[in-house]
Amino acid sequence: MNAIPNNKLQYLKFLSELPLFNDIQDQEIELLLPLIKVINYQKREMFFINVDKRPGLYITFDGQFKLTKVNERGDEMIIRVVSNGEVISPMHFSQYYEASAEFIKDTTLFYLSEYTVNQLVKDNSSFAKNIINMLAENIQSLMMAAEVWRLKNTKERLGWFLASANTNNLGKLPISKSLLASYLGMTAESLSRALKKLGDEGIKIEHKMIKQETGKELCSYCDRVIGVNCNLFGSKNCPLF
Amino acid sequence: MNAIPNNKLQYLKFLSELPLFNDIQDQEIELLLPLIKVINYQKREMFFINVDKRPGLYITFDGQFKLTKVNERGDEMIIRVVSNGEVISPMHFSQYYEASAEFIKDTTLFYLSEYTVNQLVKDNSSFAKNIINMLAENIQSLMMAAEVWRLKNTKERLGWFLASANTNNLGKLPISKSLLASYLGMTAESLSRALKKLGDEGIKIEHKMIKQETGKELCSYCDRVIGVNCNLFGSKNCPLF
DNA sequence: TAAATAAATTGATCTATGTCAAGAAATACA
DNA sequence: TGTATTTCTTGACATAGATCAATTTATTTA
Repeated sequence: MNAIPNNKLQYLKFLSELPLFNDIQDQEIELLLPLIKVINYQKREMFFINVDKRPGLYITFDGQFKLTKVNERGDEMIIRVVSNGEVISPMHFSQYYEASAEFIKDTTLFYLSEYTVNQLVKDNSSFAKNIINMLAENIQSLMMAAEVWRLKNTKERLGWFLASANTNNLGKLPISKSLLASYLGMTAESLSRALKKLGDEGIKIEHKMIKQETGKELCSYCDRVIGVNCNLFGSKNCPLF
Repeated sequence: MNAIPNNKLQYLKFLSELPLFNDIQDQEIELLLPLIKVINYQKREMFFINVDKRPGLYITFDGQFKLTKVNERGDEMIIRVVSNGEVISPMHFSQYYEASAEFIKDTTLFYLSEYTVNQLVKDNSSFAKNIINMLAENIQSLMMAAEVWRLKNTKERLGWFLASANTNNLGKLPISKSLLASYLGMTAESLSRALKKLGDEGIKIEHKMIKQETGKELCSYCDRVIGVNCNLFGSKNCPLF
């Protein structure tokens, strides 16, 4: 848990390619480096986010973790799975909101204090814009998640996720099935059954890779928000148009 | 649908008291007035938010509407109920996200174009900060909503909402029961049954007012996020501490 | 590479909440 | 002020998905 040491160049390159530092000069990022703390976590480790804990902004340099809420009964809800290059900013949560982060892989986080972030927002309108975009994306994905949970049944939820992972993650399932089940708000058993139904439609998962018989079966589970990165998007072969 | 006319003073006062214009001089707001469009909608009217529609920012001067998503089967999900003084900014949604607004009361909205908002963010760091706060609050309430939908049963969901309305809206139910049911992701029948169970615990709704037998029954459905405005919050009588 | 551990599947059963239908209460309207 | 319309409540029943238990398959670890 110490300030950035000598891997300077590597870190600089990583940061400069993040959407969070869009339109921000390398020199400026370099000035920031001494203010960034590097924190390492091991798989299965967890920490609580609450009033007392550092309420700043975390950038995932490497690894993966899940942000969760647990109720009195012990039921767990996954709010978000955060991977390489993604940002989470507890400083923008309510002061009294409690959540926990559990690490799925060994993970390295960069930490920026609330004060640092606020100064940047104040002094640099590009950074302010980037923060706004980051929050807007959060809102978008929370709205999508709400929709998926509320309006889709288990098969549709899984199909939707696979359609999204297929275009945005090159057909590779980014998380395990049981974590996915939990993320989609169903049990592992239900996911298994949903997957069998999708199998009948020509959609399969083999060795963590998503396979389609003709390559278009997942289109019926796609929507315009998750589909923007699909190479069919907007073309005459895209059923969404 | 025309630029702000002569009710200048009234509008100015309204705007200057909004969190969105925190730390912004009245003079500056005044310069903004000509850029604001006033739009009136009638109860039951609706409009779709999508790529083609004005993707700016709306301020609710007066009235109430619900932001909803509908799936192919016609099931409706209420994303948010927006009331007096509240802001919604479709410009921060994904370009392809489709939602609809349906007006619950006759409503007057102020509209700021995306360009105007972006200029303000660029030129005025206080405004940028206010936009960030607004988005952060959105994220917070979406996370809370997800939690309520996913981890609470019908009785707990209703109890949670009543606890919140009780402290934040002075015990007055801000919406009808059937709209509330829909907002809480349950049917009107389920809400009715949940309310009966709460009745056994001393929690009732009479003439749209929330009543508790001893005045503390709802505490067991409260949490620290919705409870911040409660006058017991943090005191020795507050069960959350 | 085998043993140990964890993850995924399958079947049987349970349950919370949805659906449908009828009636009561509240609200709007004339 | 009474009638019409909408909203709310109640009961009977249906169902998606949860839970529980037993294997099977995959992944670690020694």
